[in-house]
Amino acid sequence: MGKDRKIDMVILGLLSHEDLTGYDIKKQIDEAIGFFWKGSFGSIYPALSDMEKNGFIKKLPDKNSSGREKIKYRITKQGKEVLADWLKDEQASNDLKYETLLKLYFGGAEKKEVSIHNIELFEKQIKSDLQILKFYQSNLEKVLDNKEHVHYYLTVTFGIDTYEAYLKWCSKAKKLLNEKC
Amino acid sequence: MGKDRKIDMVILGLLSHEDLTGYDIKKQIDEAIGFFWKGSFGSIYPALSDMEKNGFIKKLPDKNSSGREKIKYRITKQGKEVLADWLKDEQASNDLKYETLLKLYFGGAEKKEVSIHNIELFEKQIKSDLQILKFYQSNLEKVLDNKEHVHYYLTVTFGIDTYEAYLKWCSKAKKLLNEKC
DNA sequence: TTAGTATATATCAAAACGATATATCAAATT
DNA sequence: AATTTGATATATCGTTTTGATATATACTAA
Repeated sequence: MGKDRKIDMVILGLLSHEDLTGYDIKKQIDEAIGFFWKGSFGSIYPALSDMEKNGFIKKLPDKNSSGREKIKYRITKQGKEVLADWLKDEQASNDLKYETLLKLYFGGAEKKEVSIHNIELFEKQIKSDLQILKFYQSNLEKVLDNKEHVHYYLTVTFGIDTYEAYLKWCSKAKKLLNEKC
Repeated sequence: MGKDRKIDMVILGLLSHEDLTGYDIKKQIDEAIGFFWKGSFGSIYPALSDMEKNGFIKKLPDKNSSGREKIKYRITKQGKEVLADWLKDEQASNDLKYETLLKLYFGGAEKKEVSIHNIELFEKQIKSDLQILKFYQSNLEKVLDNKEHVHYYLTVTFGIDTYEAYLKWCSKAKKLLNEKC
């Protein structure tokens, strides 16, 4: 029955613990799960509209009586079932698209400085993102008695562990390029 | 000028050291760069057709006189310029979509066994992929005098380093779920 | 021989991206 | 007081990409 659109699961997941507008959803995707997931307005708004028709979520009457339009959504019982089914489904696709690695893979014909520079740009970005992740981690460490927080904490440590591995690799990679090329 | 389609760069990169058919390109994407990039036939064939019209690649006359259709492509001088421009362009987007982490992030409402099982499925896949990467690494280690092989080697070590970090995280994550949930 | 797998091209609906348009609101600047 | 900037908020559109399917030949192993 379910069309298995990934953005639907992201939205249902976020709505499962808080009522949110489309804009809120975009912010949470960028901030809370941005280091392992991406989502754009162009997929969020159509998904909200479709899921509302399917009864997985419902619109909440706007209390901001002002002319300003603002639509908060709440997950329904049916929506919670869809989310639970997806969580229990063994299927999971983990897709990465690393343009930095693509450029490195194809960079053998260029001067080594080009590849080294591309690695340094990557390194800079990762260092900056790592700071944010460590900040999240320090906040979550204090509230590990809460089950949901344990789950958030685990995704953050995934980010930190992999980003630290990236940084070590960046040093090794630059060194090897300088030695061998 | 250039529409900056990522699949175009992948194809040009692969064609820059070998003439290939669309099918060959798909195989190389899956095998050589599959651990950090994905690409489907549905994007490859249209891209080949467009780039041939734009003069970035050209069709090679089929020598397999049989009725069987088979089109090999070769990169042109113009295509090499497009590839070089992209390599020197600082812009690079590194996008990941980890459904496993998504399920973990939203898994706080389910029983811990669901999350642990999802981690174990991920762990199994990573262990299997890691074997393949280590095989690639051992082959590339012997030919590091070649500049292009150094570049291939670096992407493979990236995969190995990050996959090993993933595995360490899997153990930690399962342990924490058992302790705290 | 025949079933299954690999090779090979191509297309299509659906999903997602990325950019843009529109508009309100709050805060900072002039 | 007026203006500009940046954040909030919804929505749409062309393009890209996915994932599935269709079609057909070649090779290989039971």
